[in-house]
Amino acid sequence: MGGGRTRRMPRAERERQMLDAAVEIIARHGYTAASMDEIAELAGVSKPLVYLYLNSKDDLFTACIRREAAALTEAVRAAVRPNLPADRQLWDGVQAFFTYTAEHPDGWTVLHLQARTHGPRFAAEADAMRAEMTAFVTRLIATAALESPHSRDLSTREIEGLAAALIGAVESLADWTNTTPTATAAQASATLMNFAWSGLGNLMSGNRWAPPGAASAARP
Amino acid sequence: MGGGRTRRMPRAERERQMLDAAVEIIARHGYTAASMDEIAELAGVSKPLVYLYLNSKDDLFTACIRREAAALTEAVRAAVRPNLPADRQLWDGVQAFFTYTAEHPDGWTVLHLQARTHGPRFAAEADAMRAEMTAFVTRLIATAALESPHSRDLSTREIEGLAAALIGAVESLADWTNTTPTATAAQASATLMNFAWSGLGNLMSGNRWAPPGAASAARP
Amino acid sequence: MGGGRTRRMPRAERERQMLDAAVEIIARHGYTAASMDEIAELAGVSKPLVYLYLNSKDDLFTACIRREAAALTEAVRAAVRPNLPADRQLWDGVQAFFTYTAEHPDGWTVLHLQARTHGPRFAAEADAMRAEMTAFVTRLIATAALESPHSRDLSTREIEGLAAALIGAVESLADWTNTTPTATAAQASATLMNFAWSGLGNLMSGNRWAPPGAASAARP
Amino acid sequence: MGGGRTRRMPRAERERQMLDAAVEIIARHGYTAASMDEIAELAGVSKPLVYLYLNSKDDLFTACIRREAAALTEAVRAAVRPNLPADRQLWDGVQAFFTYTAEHPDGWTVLHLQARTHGPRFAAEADAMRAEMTAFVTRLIATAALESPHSRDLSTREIEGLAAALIGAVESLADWTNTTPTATAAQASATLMNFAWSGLGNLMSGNRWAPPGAASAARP
DNA sequence: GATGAATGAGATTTCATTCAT
DNA sequence: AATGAATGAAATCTCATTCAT
Repeated sequence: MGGGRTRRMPRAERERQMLDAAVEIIARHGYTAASMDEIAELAGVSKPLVYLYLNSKDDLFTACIRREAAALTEAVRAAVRPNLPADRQLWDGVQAFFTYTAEHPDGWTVLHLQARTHGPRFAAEADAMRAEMTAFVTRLIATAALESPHSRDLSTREIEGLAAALIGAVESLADWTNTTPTATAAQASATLMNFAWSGLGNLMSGNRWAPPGAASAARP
Repeated sequence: MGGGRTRRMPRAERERQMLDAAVEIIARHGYTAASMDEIAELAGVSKPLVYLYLNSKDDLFTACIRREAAALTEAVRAAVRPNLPADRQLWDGVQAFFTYTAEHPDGWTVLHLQARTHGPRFAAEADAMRAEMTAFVTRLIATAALESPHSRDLSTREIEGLAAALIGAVESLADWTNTTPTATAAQASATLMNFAWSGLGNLMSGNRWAPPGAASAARP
Repeated sequence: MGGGRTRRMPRAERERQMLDAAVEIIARHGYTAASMDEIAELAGVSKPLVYLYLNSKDDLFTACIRREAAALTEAVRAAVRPNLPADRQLWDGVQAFFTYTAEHPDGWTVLHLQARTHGPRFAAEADAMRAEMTAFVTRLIATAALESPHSRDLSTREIEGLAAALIGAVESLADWTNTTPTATAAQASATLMNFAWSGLGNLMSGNRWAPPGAASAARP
Repeated sequence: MGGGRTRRMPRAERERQMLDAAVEIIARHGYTAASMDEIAELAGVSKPLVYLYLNSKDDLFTACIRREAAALTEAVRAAVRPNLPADRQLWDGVQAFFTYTAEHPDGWTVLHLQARTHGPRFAAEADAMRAEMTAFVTRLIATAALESPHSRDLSTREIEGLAAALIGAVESLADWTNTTPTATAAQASATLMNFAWSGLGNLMSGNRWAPPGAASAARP
């Protein structure tokens, strides 16, 4: 049982396998309910080896959160080009976000739910990523506000709130995409842009936000 | 230890105390990390009494979720008057929501985080409430869409997505309000309405959503 | 739940109900697994009343054993007439025994199994009854031996052993009767007499013990 | 407390020690009253190790029953030679039986009392062994009956009853031997054979069953 | 005579973690 | 580099038993 003697393997690869297993198990059962036994078994190694490499259950969880946060952040960063207009940056960013979370649902669960639910030490790790995302969005809004003569009056506090709302909308749509079988990352992106950029009031008046690839401009 | 002999008490009141204690402890440490010992001690009773009344840790948690969900739902329902226009209903609803969650941060944590993180049985309980909220918002959007000749083309699927985004924005702002010391429920409500109803794009152009009490109309 | 206020009742009758309930529950689940809650509920009274009447779980069990032992002993004693020949006394006794145990299977279980399995204090209670039975059988064998010129050489020790064997055969047949759907007390009695009085060797030679009601020859 | 650090040991041996301890404790205090703490301590290991190897208290008990049943059955089987006459087979079998139970009184208690008293799951395990013994005895009686022209008329049902009686006599004598300080397995065997093969009636007439080693035949 | 409210003590079981090899 | 053997500590849950009314 368990597959006999395990093949020798460079440390980095072994560690990756362990983190993969941990992310999967933690996403499925929750951090506290996940047992080191299960994780070691899924990783195909013995428990002492997990301790040798990752030190403790807490450290293992922290490593998972950091790895997943870095990967998601990187995916978004790679997709955004800072020279383009704010709405285009947002569009590119959320599309990358939805694509990544759809392809890595366990990682997303770990970041979005597990990391925030098991004490401040882990929540802080997840908040670091959330703060980065919020900073990105805040910068976007602030930049756009600067260029828009009518709206200098957006206070910092207000921008912060708007950013929080936007991030929340994105997160919720990521969950929605992962839960709704037929929903795609592209649809989620379009919905998000219409919601965030145009607002429900405008949608009611027939004014949609125009996706970047659209032929004619929706905004002069 | 623990304050001597406990006073006799009718069952209903004792049960309430236990749920209060459970919500507080679970919000603080997370469901799995919360121990029945702690909960009983905070409730001022012995562990066996908790089991006698609530049956098991799982049932206790379920009872917490149900009670908190019912209370929050009720607070929102009581604040909304179905005859008023959609944006007014939304305004009233979110204000009640933010007020309630600000006054019951532990309950909100239990509903928003803990209930969704510890297995499908509890997630289902929380989803029931979320579905109710989503249904309310969906109805609002659909109604507004019907009255708005330009926007019949909103598909059901799209409305669903918009509702998810809106709920996510609300949840995120509730967290933000609870985390940001100086933020108030009223501010959060205003931000939400501007974000959701006007959209960022409009804000940039100086078009804000007008709060209901405002003297002159912001929308002709 | 439980039927509301219970009717007042003379103490003796209440106590009987409690013992009835205890015997049934203990036979079903075993002494240690039987809970005072269950017993009180089946008796239709509250737990404190059980304690008021029977004092403790141990005392309750002891009372059960004594009552059941007395009843079984009495049933056998009433059936045996000391003037008749030994085999006739045995026949009458075992028939009463099998009849009683078939009609009170729970009581038999309590005596035969439960009382002997939960520590010396209870085993002693059950042994008292077993000793009485053994004494009866021993007396029977000794008497018969005295009248039988060829067999004075049966030592006391040997008679003791024979009595133990006979009692064991009776007990086993009682179980067999209770377990085998179509078996009757009469059949068990006949089998026992053939086995014990004639012996297997004689049965092989066609010599059966003749039941008392049989006219003349054992089997034409 | 408990004798310091325990020596490392191959799994099989440790498991045997645990079963030894469990049988002893269970025989002494009864299954339900036996605590895993006690068993682990007597086995000289920590409680978790008991769970690691035997899985649960129920499984541990089952393992005890199976091991003891197998050992007793094996002891009897090894002593019986199927070519010899029926009474000789019986003599050899019961002597092995009494010898074994006298040397393993705890195992006998577990099989005879504990296994039958704590619910059907365990009773079934013990019944399996009892059924094997009964089958052996039944076969013996049936064989003897076939060879004995006078006694073909023994019905299957009757043989079953006789087997039950015989088994009960054996069990009771095993108890008697273990309880009576000066009683030996050989005496018990002789008593059993006289009782079962000759019957009390014959004993009264001076006809004894002749033990196999006896010089001349007791049966013409 | 009878009970609802309450608890001290102890049961089984699980888990993160370490040693010796 | 890797693991089988082992444990301290703590979790959930149950039970016999008693007050106060």
